[in-house]
Amino acid sequence: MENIEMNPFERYTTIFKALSDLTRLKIIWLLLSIDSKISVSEIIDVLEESQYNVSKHLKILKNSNLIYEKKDGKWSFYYYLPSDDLFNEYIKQTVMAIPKELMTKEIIRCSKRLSMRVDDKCVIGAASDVWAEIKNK
Amino acid sequence: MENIEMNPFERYTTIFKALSDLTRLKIIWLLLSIDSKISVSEIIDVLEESQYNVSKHLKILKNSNLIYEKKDGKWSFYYYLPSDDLFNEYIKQTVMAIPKELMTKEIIRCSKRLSMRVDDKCVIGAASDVWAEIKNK
DNA sequence: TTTATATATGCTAAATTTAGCATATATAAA
DNA sequence: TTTATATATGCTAAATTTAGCATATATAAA
Repeated sequence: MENIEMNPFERYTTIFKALSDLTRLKIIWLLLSIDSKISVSEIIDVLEESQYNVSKHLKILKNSNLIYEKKDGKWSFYYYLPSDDLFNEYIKQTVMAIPKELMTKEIIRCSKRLSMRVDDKCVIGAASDVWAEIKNK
Repeated sequence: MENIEMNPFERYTTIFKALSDLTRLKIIWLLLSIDSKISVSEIIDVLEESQYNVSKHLKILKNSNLIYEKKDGKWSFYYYLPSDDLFNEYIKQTVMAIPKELMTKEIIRCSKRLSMRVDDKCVIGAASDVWAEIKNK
């Protein structure tokens, strides 16, 4: 359904378009930086974006084939997977060339948020107020 | 005027957005592939796009700071210039990873069109019908 | 000077994208 | 089974992008 691409160039413009939005670029940057899968709730808390926005942008990124999704019960985890495609690897390299300093706040929040996992599993949803207590400490 | 960027991330999203259009991606691919400046007329003939479209897309690419413009009389030449910025260089590498096969037609047309220069200067405009005679030979 | 030519740009309508809301869906917990 | 929770998605209005047209601008040629 999602692979009715008329023009072979579309694969490339679709990827560039996926990266042309601030929220999506931050999401991709995060996924490339951490070494694990991350849940929608965690992304919401790290980026301080609304649930609908995060879900929708994740879908666009997924449709560009840059990231993958894995469901686990009621949770959805998203992650980057190294590709044997040269273009995709260069895209990764390019995104990672964005200075880390621009993501300082998000990096801190992310490590805080991921440290709240129990047995390496996300257990706190975005609706929970446990995070609200802790995030600014 | 063009540098009132609020968010430092905008520089990156602007570049990705510039590359998210088929015509612009082809233009950039061309500029990266050839080693010389190329006139608007030549781009029009190589890509078979309308003059307004080419001019407008060139402006968007120029505003993303990926390419430069140099006027010479009534002609405008556009070109890529290697940058000491890592991100821009990775962008170049990424765009060049797009398979040459997708640009076969354009490559042939481009070399034909550039060979019509006299003393290395573009002398034939897009309105001229000299090119129309030759392009399909 | 007038005319031809190369390029840029203002305007418009159609298409696309976006954020935000409300609500649907799916699963786990009670 | 009912309820709570995590995530996805349909709908809408506002914003943005796009192609296409017409026209403006700038320069060279006549």
